Amino acid sequence: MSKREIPRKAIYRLSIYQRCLQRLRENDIETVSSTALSKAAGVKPTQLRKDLAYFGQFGTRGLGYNVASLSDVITEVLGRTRLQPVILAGVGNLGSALLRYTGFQKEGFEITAAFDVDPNRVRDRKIPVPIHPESKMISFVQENSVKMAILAVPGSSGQSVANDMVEAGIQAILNFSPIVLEVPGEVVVHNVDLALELENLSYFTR
Amino acid sequence: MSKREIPRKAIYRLSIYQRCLQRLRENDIETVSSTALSKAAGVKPTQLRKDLAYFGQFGTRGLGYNVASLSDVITEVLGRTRLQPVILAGVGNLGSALLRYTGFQKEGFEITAAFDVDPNRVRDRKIPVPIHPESKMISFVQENSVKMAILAVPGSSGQSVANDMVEAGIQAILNFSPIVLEVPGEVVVHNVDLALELENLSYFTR
DNA sequence: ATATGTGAACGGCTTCACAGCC
DNA sequence: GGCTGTGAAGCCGTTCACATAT
Repeated sequence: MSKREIPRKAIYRLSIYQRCLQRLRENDIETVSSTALSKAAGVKPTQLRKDLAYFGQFGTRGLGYNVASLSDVITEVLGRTRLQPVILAGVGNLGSALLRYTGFQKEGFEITAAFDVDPNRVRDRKIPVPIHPESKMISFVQENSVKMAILAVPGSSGQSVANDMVEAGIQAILNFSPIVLEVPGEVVVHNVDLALELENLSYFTR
Repeated sequence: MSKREIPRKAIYRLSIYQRCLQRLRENDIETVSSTALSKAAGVKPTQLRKDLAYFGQFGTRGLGYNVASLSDVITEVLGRTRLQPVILAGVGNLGSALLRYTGFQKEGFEITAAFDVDPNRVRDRKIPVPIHPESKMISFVQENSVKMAILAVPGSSGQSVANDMVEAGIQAILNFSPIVLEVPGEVVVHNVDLALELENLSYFTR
């Protein structure tokens, strides 16, 4: 069963399930049914079971799922068993906030280095990560075998920085720049476009 | 043709088209074909035409679309003709960055007020928006008929703040809290879960 | 009795093919 | 010839119904 034939949305939901399972684990709950877990995750029970079925059978009929072992399975599937290093390019407003954001560490990621055209630009709060000049990015990525990157530069330089990332060997980019990135097919890009999300939401207000 | 039968994804893409059109406008380009515009937006030409077809016929066969008038049509459809006021709850790392983020103004939104449990908390840079105590949120929303809100509080207080938003009359929430919000069906929630996005991306690195 | 696993039906979005118009 | 508009076909993900296991 190849990776490519599993729906992206299913993969995304695995992360949601994972988070719910962690909360159950903290509360020392050992077993959970697809109905209960799916409700916590905001999806339908059948969908949860279908999602898990892409990877195997992990439940016990009549009983449900073992919280700990299901969590381990998902961790394994998502490839987060060992911490993935991540770099960030563009230490402006948003980039700074992302560097200080504690949610990443909590989920097992560490932003190991940041890059900016002006590493010495005045920034207010202490940022817990070294900021290097952008020209050092390619060599850093190669020397440390970094596979994931966060792109938080202005739209005007987004494509060129992304090109550098690809050249250096980055395989997945979380893109906050408000542009459509062109990258080779083997590089995965997820776009988080804040202004677009707002604009889109406004459609749903009467 | 009711709003509900138009795919959400199509609405989302309208925002992308809009942004591309603005760039064309700035460059004084008067006409654009579906092929050219769709390429800039990262979609297929047929999809662009289908998306527009939900709302009417705006092109000229053999020629293409008038950039200015198509842009106006999309603006009208998205309901962004007049500036939509937006409030933000939770002025922490991420909330502060969002308040300073210039991308929103550029797309025609203004965050008119921010709310936090501790409005006097030490924050580094000058934030260009008044920060009120969270207890004032409901009355502010009602008095100013605010319809959109950004939720950037920690997960632990996310649901209760969302409840206040709903009670006050907020119709659309852009949710940055890492939780599944429960809201009435008529309230639209879009989730932006940064840690989840990273975790999800890691699946695509070999 | 209760809950999972899954083939089949369903629904919705995307793509195709081509008719219609400039 | 070039490009839009659109019914039809295709595809993919979700939901259903129920067989299966404890």
